[in-house]
Amino acid sequence: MAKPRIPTVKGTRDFYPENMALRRWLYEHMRAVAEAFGYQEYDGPFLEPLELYAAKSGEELVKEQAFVFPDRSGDLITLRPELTPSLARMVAQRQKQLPLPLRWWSFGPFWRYERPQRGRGREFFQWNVDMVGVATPEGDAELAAIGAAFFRRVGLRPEQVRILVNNRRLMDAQLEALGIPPEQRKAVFRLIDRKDKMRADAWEAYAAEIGLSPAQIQGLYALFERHDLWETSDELRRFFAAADALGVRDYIRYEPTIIRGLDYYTGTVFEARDHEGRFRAILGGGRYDNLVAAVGGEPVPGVGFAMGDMVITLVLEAYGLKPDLPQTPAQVLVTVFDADRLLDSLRLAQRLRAAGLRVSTYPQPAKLGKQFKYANRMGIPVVAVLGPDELAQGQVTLKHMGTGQQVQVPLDAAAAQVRAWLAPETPGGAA
RNA sequence: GUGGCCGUAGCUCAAUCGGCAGAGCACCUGACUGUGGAUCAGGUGGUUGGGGGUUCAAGUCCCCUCGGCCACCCCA
Repeated sequence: MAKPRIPTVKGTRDFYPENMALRRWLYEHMRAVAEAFGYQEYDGPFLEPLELYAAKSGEELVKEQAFVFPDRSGDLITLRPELTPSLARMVAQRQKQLPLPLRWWSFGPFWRYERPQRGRGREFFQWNVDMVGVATPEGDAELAAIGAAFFRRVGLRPEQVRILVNNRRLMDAQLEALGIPPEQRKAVFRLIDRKDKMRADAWEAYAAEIGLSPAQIQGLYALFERHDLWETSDELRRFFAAADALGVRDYIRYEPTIIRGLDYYTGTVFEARDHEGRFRAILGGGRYDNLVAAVGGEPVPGVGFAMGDMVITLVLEAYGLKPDLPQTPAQVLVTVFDADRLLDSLRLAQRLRAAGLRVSTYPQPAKLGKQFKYANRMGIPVVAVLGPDELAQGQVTLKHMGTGQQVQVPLDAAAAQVRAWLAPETPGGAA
């Protein structure tokens, strides 16, 4: 039985119907939230020239984390590892004609050549939401509010997930005050980013290694305790006031150690974490004010975030919020009594479909028990039986699998009966 | 790319010192010739991830490889 199988490519996933249902569920919530804020759906190519990323992204990304291959002419093609460069190009190409600010969102596959682990694969789906053409803290807050609105919509409460916020300009000023020169800041940002990922002694050794004095290290520690630091930043005060007005203040917290790894963030940065810190970042984003310029356009400010499908799924699972989705769209299974009555069953199924129901038939004659069992396994709520007795009277027997209730009705009353049974749970069943 | 842990039936796992590969669940059949879930009985199912080595004998020990998980790295 166990034939030699061709395995999936490392780090990729098969989407069986139940997985596909969840992916679609995520997509529908993302769409609903993005559209509630007036964002338009868009997408870029999955294949891009290597140069698109070489132009702006870090060396590491392109050289070690992207799937790159030559096409038949020898040009180097990349499976997109992120969407932002494509967005930047799309904006730059139509910079003069696009109405700013533009608000765009997307959900699609991305690839990174990484070592797969829990919550991280080589092929994953990512929700991207960006606002381009606005450089205000209120714009930043809108993006954070979209993330928060998604959490609220799927049932994640502020005690469970938080969006942690900081601001790079604020941190820059603080580092300045500690006497850390500009050329050292990038390394120090990196150091701060690793604060919670390293043991204290290793972290301090690393800090000393990049040239920080003991006094400066103590200064950083003091900084990390300053959860009120945002009050000294005009940008963040406006950010939090806007978050308050948008009704998501409870999801958002100032966190001085949030800095984000990416070099191109220029102002506010944020990421969402589960409260217990069991999982990696659920979403991450921030303000990038020079992005479009890097692919040849005039500088346009932007702010956005991305959320991968894998971590959010783990988080939903952990909090018991992963939905139980119907296994099958079918509302009715029409059984096949025997070979002579097969066509009668097909006719009934078609009649029910014409009445707007979603109907599948058992594909061949079989013992009724087996067919009922199939309906049970597939989660089909209503079973129709069309045997000699029913056919002789122009009727059909309907059974509701949930309650066990069973009635015999005229053929032309069947659809109404099914609808009456299903009405409370699927009001939109009709076409 | 570096280091560590782990791969046994469809799933979850067991198998003593290296000594006949097992259980539960699932699946199929029957008890039940027009009705699912429950119960009972029986049955199918394995190159122990793959390859090589040591040995009279390997799920077990050694090497390689593939995959999963964890920590680095990174997280666009």
